[in-house]
Amino acid sequence: MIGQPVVVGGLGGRGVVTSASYEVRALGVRSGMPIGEAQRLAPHAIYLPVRHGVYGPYAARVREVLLRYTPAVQTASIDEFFLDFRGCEAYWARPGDVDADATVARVVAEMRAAVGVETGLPASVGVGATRAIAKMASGRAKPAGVLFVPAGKEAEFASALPVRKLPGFGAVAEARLVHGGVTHLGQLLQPTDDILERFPHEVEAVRAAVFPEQVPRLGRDRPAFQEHDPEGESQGSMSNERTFRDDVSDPRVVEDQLRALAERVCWRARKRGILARTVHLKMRYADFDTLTRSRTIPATCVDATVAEVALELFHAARTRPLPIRLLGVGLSNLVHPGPQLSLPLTAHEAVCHTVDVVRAKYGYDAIRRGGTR
DNA sequence: TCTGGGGTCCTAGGACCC
DNA sequence: TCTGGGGTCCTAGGACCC
Repeated sequence: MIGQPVVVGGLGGRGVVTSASYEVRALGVRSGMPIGEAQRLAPHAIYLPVRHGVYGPYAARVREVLLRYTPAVQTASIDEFFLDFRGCEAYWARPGDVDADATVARVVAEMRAAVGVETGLPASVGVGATRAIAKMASGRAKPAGVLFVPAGKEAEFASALPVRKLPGFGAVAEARLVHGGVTHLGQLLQPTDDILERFPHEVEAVRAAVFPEQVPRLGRDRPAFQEHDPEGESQGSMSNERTFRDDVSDPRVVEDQLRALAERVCWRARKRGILARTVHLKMRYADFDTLTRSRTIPATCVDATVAEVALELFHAARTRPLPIRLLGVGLSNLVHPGPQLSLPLTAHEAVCHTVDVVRAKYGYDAIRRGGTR
């Protein structure tokens, strides 16, 4: 597939682009774009479905390689890592290196080569004094390059970039800023009195992201980028949602779908050995109007209990006669149960346990609850 | 062209408590 | 009568990220 125009995304009629190769991006295809639009822009591209579960193991192997270079590896997402190299320069220094920067440059080259050899994946690297600088630098380095922002050059580097490039400035912030005449980060780094007055928070955000003075050590600070947590050790919430191929009006179908979603998310919770205190419902009408409701209850991971709450929330929230486009059921306020007293199981818990045993052996779809189609 | 699914974090108001 | 001050929890919505 290397060198080919490839689009990966949900192919079910209402899917969006998850990822697109550079050949297709050149035609204007972007991730998040409806597949239909991508097909209009790139009719001859190769369209592939998302293969859930295939990418995670690659990320784990990349991480193993990176850990050989520094113990401080922060997993930011399935395809992104932050490495804190402070304190490692002396360990990696070699006689040929003229200074610490030379050491870092040489080690980065070695690291990229190792990732390539051991996983077959290309990698882009950005080097800088803060995570935001490093991330923006790696963005500029794509595809498969390296960009080094030397100490003291952070503001100069960032100033030339459009505001949207700063991690944390999304579409809404961009629109506000551009509407106010601010198009590049430099305007926030050296603000006029007028800009400072109109965008004080944005000015502060850019300064905090770009200037290294108060960069705390990785791992101790609140991450500017959420740590991706493949094992779910410290996960704060979990949810399952589904957009229907055709909007649904039949209340029996809606209820079935809610039960199926509750069943799936509870199964995930039980696999992690956690209970949830708060149940969330998400619904989206045919016109895209989206609502969320939640209720806090005694901690549970029993499908029937969560489904019951979800159904109640749904019926209370559904005030419009429109068909439903999306439903979701989520759990939060997750707690690890204390030392298990061996109390007798309720009937619901016993059913959950039996279903889990079958699924552990034969997969999720091996067994289905009565009433969920 | 017609808008996925999985998350995190932040804000803001109201309830409730001392 | 004309109404504190602070803290925590709950709920809803929204921005943002990949």
